[in-house]
Amino acid sequence: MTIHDIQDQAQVEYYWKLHDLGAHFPQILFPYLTVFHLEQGDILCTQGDDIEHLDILVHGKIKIYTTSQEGKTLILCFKTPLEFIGDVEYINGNDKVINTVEAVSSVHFLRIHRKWLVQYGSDHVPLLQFLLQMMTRKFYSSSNYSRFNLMYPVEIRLASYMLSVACDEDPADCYEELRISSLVDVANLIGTSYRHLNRVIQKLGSDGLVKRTSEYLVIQNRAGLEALAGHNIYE
Amino acid sequence: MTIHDIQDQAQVEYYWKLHDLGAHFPQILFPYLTVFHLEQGDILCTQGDDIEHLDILVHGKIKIYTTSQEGKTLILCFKTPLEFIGDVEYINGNDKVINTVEAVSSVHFLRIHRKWLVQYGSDHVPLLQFLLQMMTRKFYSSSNYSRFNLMYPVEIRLASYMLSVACDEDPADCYEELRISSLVDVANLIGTSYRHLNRVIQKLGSDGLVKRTSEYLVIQNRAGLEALAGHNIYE
DNA sequence: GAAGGCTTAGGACATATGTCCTTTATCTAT
DNA sequence: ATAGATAAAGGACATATGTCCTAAGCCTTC
Repeated sequence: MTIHDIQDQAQVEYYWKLHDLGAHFPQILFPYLTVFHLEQGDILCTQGDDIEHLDILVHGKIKIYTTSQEGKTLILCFKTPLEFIGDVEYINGNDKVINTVEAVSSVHFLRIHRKWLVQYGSDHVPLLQFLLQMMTRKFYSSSNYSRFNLMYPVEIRLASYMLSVACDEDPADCYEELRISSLVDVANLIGTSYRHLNRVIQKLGSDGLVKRTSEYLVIQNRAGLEALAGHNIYE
Repeated sequence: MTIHDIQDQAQVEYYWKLHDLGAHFPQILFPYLTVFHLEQGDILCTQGDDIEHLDILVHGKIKIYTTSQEGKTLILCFKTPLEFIGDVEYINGNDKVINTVEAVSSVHFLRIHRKWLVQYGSDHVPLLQFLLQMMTRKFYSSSNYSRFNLMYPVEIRLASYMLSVACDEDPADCYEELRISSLVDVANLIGTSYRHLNRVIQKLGSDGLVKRTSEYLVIQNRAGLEALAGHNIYE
């Protein structure tokens, strides 16, 4: 068990109350929670890593993606609080991470070691119900995502992606495309080639929806993009 | 509550024991279970239907698909026992069926009304744990399915589909393609156009993997198809 | 068994996307 | 600032898939 300082303790409590975790977790687990932060672009865990805790996203936005044998990368989803990371592995009794998780903004997590969950949580009805609800939601969105991806072309997926990474509140976050270091990554993330991404960007550019500067890809016409994306799969 | 006859009672008990349901469900729910059968091609429920029970697939194989606004149909998965139908809706508190469920072979279900689940099951730890495990499995396969569909062409999806509908044991079941009344349906089901399906069938035919007769599409070289499909998404 | 009608297969072309390679822009060290 | 090195953008072509329409097959009904 990690001994954490007063400031951390206060943050744990802040988030515990903010998300009403006391309604779902047994109170006895509270002291075993720690808090940690990631900055935009940081990796929480990588496919294949060993995992032995459950992380709870309590602030910020993350994206989850998978990489194939051939090296292709595919976005699975974006998540905002409240969300669990490692719950699938925990429930399946698997100690390897299935997908890679990366911070899209500055994020905060609460973390708890599996052994405490096993010891104090596996018979706890509210927690089981909560996990079940969260998992059901995950399944439901994964299912929607499948449908969207299989039925719509890259142009629409890109529009959706751009809306996802660009936070409404902070205009600075609109310059997301730089954060992932290069457009090659963006292409992989929405499941297409870099070449094709360029074509689609040109198309969106000539339609006045986005603008490409030397450093950034910027949303020019959010309403237009939203109309194009229709339902936004990535959140 | 349905009063069911002795024969049904015996079947419920048979499946209850076969799948060790007593380990997961509270014993008190046993009398509220009924059994029912569907034949190949029968529809269990259609997207948008009202639902107020949980069905448990205890024998046979089903497929689950969704239909878009534009009328396109998309297979989501095939399922074999043990599997729940209506659990997502039950947990989300939604009374409309999300997807359509159709029997691929002769199938048997156990059925229980939600109200008994709520009354006797919502605090039952083994049942909650079981639902959680099943839901996690669902999420996991849905996730795999997304990946597969986004990364592989129709040819491979078709190979996978044919292997899924053709049951190994009974050669008669290999003539699945007729069951769904026309190839148009098959095309919709794997998320492509009828035209393209024809092309791919021709390709598989000239490769000696399948044979098209006037009435059926028959697997000619199962090993070859399996090699092509690689990992079979549809189950 | 022939005319009309319906269904299914396939041709022709368009569009979406991928691959490879060349050109262009950018960067770094000197 | 300049040469070489590196990365990004775009051209050319190939492949996968969709749309539309025609042709071929097969039912009826008389």
